[in-house]
Amino acid sequence: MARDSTVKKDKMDREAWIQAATEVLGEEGISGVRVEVLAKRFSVTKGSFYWHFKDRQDLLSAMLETWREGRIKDILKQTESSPGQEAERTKHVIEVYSAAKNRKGMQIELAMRDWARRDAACAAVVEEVDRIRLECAGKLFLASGCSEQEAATRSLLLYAYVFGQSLMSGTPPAVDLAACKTRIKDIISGRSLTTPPGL
Amino acid sequence: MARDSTVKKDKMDREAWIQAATEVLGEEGISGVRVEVLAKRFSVTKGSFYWHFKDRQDLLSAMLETWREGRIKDILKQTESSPGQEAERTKHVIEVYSAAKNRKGMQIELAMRDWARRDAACAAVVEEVDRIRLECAGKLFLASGCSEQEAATRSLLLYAYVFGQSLMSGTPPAVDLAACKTRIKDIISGRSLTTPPGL
DNA sequence: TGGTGTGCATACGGTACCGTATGGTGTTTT
DNA sequence: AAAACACCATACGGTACCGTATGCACACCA
Repeated sequence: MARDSTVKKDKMDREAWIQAATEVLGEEGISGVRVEVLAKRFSVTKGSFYWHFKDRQDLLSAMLETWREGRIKDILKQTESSPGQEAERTKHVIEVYSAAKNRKGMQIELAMRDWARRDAACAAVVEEVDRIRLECAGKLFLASGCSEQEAATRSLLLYAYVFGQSLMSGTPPAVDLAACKTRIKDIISGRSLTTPPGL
Repeated sequence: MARDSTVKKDKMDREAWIQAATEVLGEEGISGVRVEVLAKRFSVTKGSFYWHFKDRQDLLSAMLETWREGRIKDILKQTESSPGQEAERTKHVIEVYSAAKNRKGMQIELAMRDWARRDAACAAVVEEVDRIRLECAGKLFLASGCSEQEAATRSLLLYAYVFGQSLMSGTPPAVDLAACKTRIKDIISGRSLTTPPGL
């Protein structure tokens, strides 16, 4: 059995190093992605690492590129829809993203954004991914009947809320967290809260 | 002139170390808060540090406690309101927080949350702060005429959006960012988007 | 069956930290 | 003025990394 969720068969090839390092990124942050630590975790030595990579930065760049491609491929897949099905797709997308079912993926997402705050190359990748996500989600909202402005607003609100929510997980529910979340999904879909007279 | 925004007069006392270290936390993340690095930055040696602190963990604990007190004091101040002024206060709070005017404070906030993902003590502090913030904001919404459920929903949405938005800053505006933000503030206040027929 | 290349282990020097021990200097106390 | 103390510098041993150099085993190929 592999000592990690990463399949450690025989070869520790380039892709395996990248995938494994990305998992560590999610768990420990970018400062935890160290070659000797990774090597120990996979029961090999640095000799293997420096065979596949020029240096640590080479790994980091590869991780960035792999993540970028994966995220773009994912959003394109999630938001592609056949004509007439846009509203269903939109609801599905809201459901999937606000559920935050993929814990590991979200951990990586957050670690990437923290990394991006101090690394220009990472920031560029995150920005590109965000831009494409907002574009794709915006198109879907647009196809569901929103105006351009509303589509952009909902997309931004959706993603900001999803990321922000994951930053606050761990906080005990105020009244009824599940009910709040359902309500917020409705809001992003367009159903409003009741506006009190004063507001 | 001081070599930092921190006033480096004569004494590098405990409070000065904590404040300075917290700034570094915002800039570099918790892994950047290292005693020799801090010492060099403030033009003293480790001798000073280890006179004021038992070890690095002692500093980290103190930073946590200082941040916790400051955040709680701040939210209490922001959300206290005289009777009849709740609606005004609420709008003001939404305005202040969604504006994210305090860049340095937000950087520290994000660094804290990243730290909390790997440190139980930090996670506990962040959870407590979040809980109090949600309570305070909830009370304000409640006093402005919301139901209990709506107050909780709006508070959660407000904070999640604010943190999420700050995670996405750097992304170029889709259509008109400022317009989107204004719209989102309206949504949190209760004014709805138009619901397209299909959604 | 010697040769060639792949994939990793071992060994080394170097840097950046942590924490301790100890010394020195200025200020306050008696 | 001498003792006591606050505050910091210097010096040291130890660990955890990075990156390089080199050796070694195994596969494949002629």
